[in-house]
Amino acid sequence: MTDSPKPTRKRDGRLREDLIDAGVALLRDRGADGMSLRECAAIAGVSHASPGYHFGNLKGLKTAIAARAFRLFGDFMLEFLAKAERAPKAQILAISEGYLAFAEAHKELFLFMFSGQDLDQTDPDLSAMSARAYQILRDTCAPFVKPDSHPETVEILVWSLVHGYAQLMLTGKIRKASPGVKIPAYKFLLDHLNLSLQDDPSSSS
Amino acid sequence: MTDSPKPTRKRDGRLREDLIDAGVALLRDRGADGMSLRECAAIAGVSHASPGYHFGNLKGLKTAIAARAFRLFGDFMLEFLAKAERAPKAQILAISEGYLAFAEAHKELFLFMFSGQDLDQTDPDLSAMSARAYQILRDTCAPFVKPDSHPETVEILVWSLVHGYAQLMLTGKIRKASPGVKIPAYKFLLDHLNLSLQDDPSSSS
DNA sequence: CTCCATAACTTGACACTGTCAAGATACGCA
DNA sequence: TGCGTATCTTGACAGTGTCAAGTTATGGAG
Repeated sequence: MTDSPKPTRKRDGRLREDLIDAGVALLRDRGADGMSLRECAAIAGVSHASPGYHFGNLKGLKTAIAARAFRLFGDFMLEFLAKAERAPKAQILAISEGYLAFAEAHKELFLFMFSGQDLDQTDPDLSAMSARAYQILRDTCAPFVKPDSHPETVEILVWSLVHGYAQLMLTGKIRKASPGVKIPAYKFLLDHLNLSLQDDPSSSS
Repeated sequence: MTDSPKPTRKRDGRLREDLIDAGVALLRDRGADGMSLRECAAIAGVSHASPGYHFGNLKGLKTAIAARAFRLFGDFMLEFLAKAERAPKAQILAISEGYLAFAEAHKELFLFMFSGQDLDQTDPDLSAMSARAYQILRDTCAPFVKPDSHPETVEILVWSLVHGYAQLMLTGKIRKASPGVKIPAYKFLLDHLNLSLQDDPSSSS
């Protein structure tokens, strides 16, 4: 009998995930400031101090939410990578599309991740998922890194463009001046980058 | 008819600015979540409900802080523009340097502005300062807009790169993989953009 | 000069929050 | 069976945003 009229201990390890679900739901429809430990507890149907037991404090809950967000974020990029052609430029486009698809499908999570929230950066879950996402970018950019330069060069170039594009799209800072104009596709912008393969002689800079 | 029928008190209109100062100070050394109306009141030496009178609510105070941040932000870009040469590419580099200088000198304000905070977008101060900053970008990008394309193309390209670069620099997401490596100068990245003047024949897409 | 309307600020209250301490409960295991 | 421990609850406290009502001083009308 898992359920009993006196609900104690019934959830085992499931409650932690339920609380994160509740936090994500609150984040979605009330914003990061509308998220509270007590309301997460209420949604999950437990007492007000239960989240504190599992996550330590509010920072812990936010960190857990961010960790889940980074996992999903990486999943999006890997999914688009798998469906794309193996050509290096196609792969760059693929992670970018995964990046933008995630930002559009999970706007609140995306903004939350990169909004300088007060998170516990020492949390193993968060740092693992964050490093995993960055590694996807690094691997995809590798073919474009020239032997005499640092990998960061290409990585910053690609990541900055797609991240800035996503951020400005979501916060609407771009459309303001002329609301009717369509945002040009990201691919169009990507074509303006001087990316060249490591052994491609067309690079002249 | 001295000024207007409004200012009438011992602190005159000065308290409002003092409260914004207090909010900025709290933002600087405790983060956006550590900012509270009551503590701003305490710093300014007034009662706990006084900020509510001037700003309506916490959202109002945050909006006022963001408006001041956008004004300072625009000032930085204009200052760098004035010191630079008039050549279009030099001007692009100038606003980028102003952008990055602001982000570095006022890290908390920069992150606060672009962190999807719950602000009152209908506030005339905020929207005016925000539009002013965007107009600086638009004007500087204008020489690179081809007659058959939308201005947004170039604007997104430049803004995304510099914004993404600044954001990733400040949140430290870039250095993680190799802490010892120096971040390449932004100018180096800018050189990888295929920017060409409207009448420049070297544009081949 | 008096008087007073009103802007600027204070006082007080309420519901809500995070966080901690201490208690209760049930499961795993001996 | 009985106990230890992880899990969850209860209760309390300080701090918060926000509203209503009270207070004060200032500029202007008479």
